[in-house]
Amino acid sequence: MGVHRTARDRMVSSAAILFRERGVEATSLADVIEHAQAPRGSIYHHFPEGKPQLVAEATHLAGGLIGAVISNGLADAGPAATVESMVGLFRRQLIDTDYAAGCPVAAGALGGVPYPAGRIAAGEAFTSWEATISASLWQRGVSMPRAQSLATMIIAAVEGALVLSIAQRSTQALDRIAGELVALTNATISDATRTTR
Amino acid sequence: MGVHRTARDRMVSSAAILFRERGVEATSLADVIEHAQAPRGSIYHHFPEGKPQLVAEATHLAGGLIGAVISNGLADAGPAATVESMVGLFRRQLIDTDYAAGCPVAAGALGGVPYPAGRIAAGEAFTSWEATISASLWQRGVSMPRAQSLATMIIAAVEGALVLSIAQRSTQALDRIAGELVALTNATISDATRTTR
Amino acid sequence: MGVHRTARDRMVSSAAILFRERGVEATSLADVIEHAQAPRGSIYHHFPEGKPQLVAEATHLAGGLIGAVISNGLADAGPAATVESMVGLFRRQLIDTDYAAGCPVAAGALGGVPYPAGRIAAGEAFTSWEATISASLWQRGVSMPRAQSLATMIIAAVEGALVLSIAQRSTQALDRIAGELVALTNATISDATRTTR
Amino acid sequence: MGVHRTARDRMVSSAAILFRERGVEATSLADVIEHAQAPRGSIYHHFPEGKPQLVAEATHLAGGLIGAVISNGLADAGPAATVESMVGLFRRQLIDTDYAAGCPVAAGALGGVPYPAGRIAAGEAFTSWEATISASLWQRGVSMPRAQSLATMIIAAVEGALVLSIAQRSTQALDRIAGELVALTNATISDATRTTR
DNA sequence: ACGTTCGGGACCTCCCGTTATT
DNA sequence: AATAACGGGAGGTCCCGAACGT
Repeated sequence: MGVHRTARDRMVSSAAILFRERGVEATSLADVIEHAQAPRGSIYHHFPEGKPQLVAEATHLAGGLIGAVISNGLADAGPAATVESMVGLFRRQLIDTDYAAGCPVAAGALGGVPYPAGRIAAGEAFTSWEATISASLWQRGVSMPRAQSLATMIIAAVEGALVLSIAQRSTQALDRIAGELVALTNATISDATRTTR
Repeated sequence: MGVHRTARDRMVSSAAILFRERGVEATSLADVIEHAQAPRGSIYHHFPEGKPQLVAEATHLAGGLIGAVISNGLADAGPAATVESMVGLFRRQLIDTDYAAGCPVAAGALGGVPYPAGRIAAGEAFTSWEATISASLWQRGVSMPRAQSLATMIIAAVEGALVLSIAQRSTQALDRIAGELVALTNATISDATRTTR
Repeated sequence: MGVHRTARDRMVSSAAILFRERGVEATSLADVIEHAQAPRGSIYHHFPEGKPQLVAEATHLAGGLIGAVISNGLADAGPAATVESMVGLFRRQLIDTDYAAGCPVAAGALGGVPYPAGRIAAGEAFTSWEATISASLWQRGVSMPRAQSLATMIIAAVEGALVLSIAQRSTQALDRIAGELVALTNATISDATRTTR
Repeated sequence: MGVHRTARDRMVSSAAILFRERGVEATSLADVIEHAQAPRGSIYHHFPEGKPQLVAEATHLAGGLIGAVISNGLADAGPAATVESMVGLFRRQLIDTDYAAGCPVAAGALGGVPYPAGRIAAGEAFTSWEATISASLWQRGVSMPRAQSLATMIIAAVEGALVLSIAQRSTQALDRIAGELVALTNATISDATRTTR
């Protein structure tokens, strides 16, 4: 971690950054090399399966990083605050990149036929996030089916709002769904608490 | 309309179909030509600005078609049924294409730097859908701010669920958010009605 | 002539203008059409042999126009003044086009294999200019061999200086050879006059 | 040097050869590749800026080679003989290529808007030749202004005569300006010598 | 005489993966 | 572990000429 990361690690990180801004297809290995300040000659030493492997690893890395944000948010401040944490993360990225950066995991999911491993890694990340969030909701008294449904809703709404925000060059969509999700989450939890009692 | 459409129209339709399955970058003009059974030499004649123009027009077309589904659904059966109508549309597309086809408008939004007109067309489509849905909710007694917020939520959740469904090769996400959205929409309307009364 | 020229004539003129600035290969028929404000559909009505015919006619036209400048100059003011007249013509074109416009006849000559008629038209123009100038020199007492040699020298130096001026983005070369040619021409004539007497 | 030159060097040489025969625009990179027997995939590796870079380097190379002929001629046999040396060089090229090959540096100068680096390289070559020739003339007693003017005259006349020779499919123009230039050069030198004494 | 569309091809750019070579 | 070069391919652009209709 930090400054002294290996060239391989820098390439995976750079790939994730570029994928979320341009998409997988529009990002060339040369772009990644340049962004990572990595040597050209050892791409296929580090990634024997080439670009598909890089896509998979970058998607997996991004899935883990965002998953950590979710886990930490849930542990520290509960589901509603976690929604605001996720939205805040993507909100900042949007503004910092002039509405170019979406979700790197979604980018991995949309790479299409040449990159099945990227799609799988994205699916695993989404499933993992869902499981984490639904577990937290369940711990707060929400029934498992409702918890799973709401967890999916949260992730889907955030991912979709990112697309809308990019298209509209505005964080309005992200802000609106944040409000909706927070209200919905709080209502579901308090409703569950009331019912259980 | 129908079989005797012009080559130009067929190209725009084919582009939208291919974009939603592969994304803009992964779809070549040759792919579009072949799918549309259109002549090679007329691309530049019909689309002087090249692929960017085709992306913009395909996105605009798709935005209008889906917008029509929304409008018709709202006029015929109300907001909750419209959500199910949208979800059913994308659900069928997912299954018919073995979980390849996402939303063509989202594809236009994610084309990136080379296709700003596609992004703009996508933004306009999303904004138009939002306006249509929020107007319908408002007519049913929902306050304008709440209506707008819920409309954005509906669109974002559907768009995001499409990404999740593709990644997970399952309609589960789409089905879950459908249930959530229908419940949320009905609750919001009935709540508004009760309040107004 | 003037404003009400036919579309065909405008195309030939536009071709000559564009050829001298960009060369034959770099000028497309679409460029000519646009510059001439001519209709697209009748190119092959007016020029059945296509671009080669247009190149030949444009070169022939330009050869005649410049030939007229030479003839008039010789008739009105003699060989040395004609040199200055030619140089002045090209000098102004260079400055007006920011050192882009060379000699349209040279452009026709350098069109290469696909445009043999252009090369022939250029050769005829150069031969015609040589004949005109050498005749004028001979009338002033210069022997025919010397007159022909000097005439060729004048044309070659002007054509070559145009290339140098374009490359160096400066009229210096053109100005220098003007001085040299005027001195050489005057010396040759006065020498011939002295000798003859 | 010789047979074992690198593929990159062969490409630059081939480009110069083809440019002087067909012009820059009419020479495709495929033509250069084929003529140089060079690998297709390395173009972008060797010339990151693409064809413009190749044009610039080919023009620079040709400018240096011809400049060496001039330098050697001046050192070995004086200005008048150098003129005959230059003319002999181009004369042979004309005949060997059936009046197709002009000056590669002129070709670089006439590449037009897409190849500004070629134009610049051509300008530098011409300027260098002028400086070399004028220095030699000055060493033989010719005043600097006259030396510069005559040097420009020599280069311009040779370049222009090449255009005429190609157009007329005859070395006549080249032969005539050779005679004129030799006489003019010798007269200028002997005149300067007489004056100085 | 002219607008529109077709039909095929060529060009430059650029990319991915491999292969000596060190 | 990294460099430089290779090797083939594809993509978007753009052009010329022809074929329709009017």
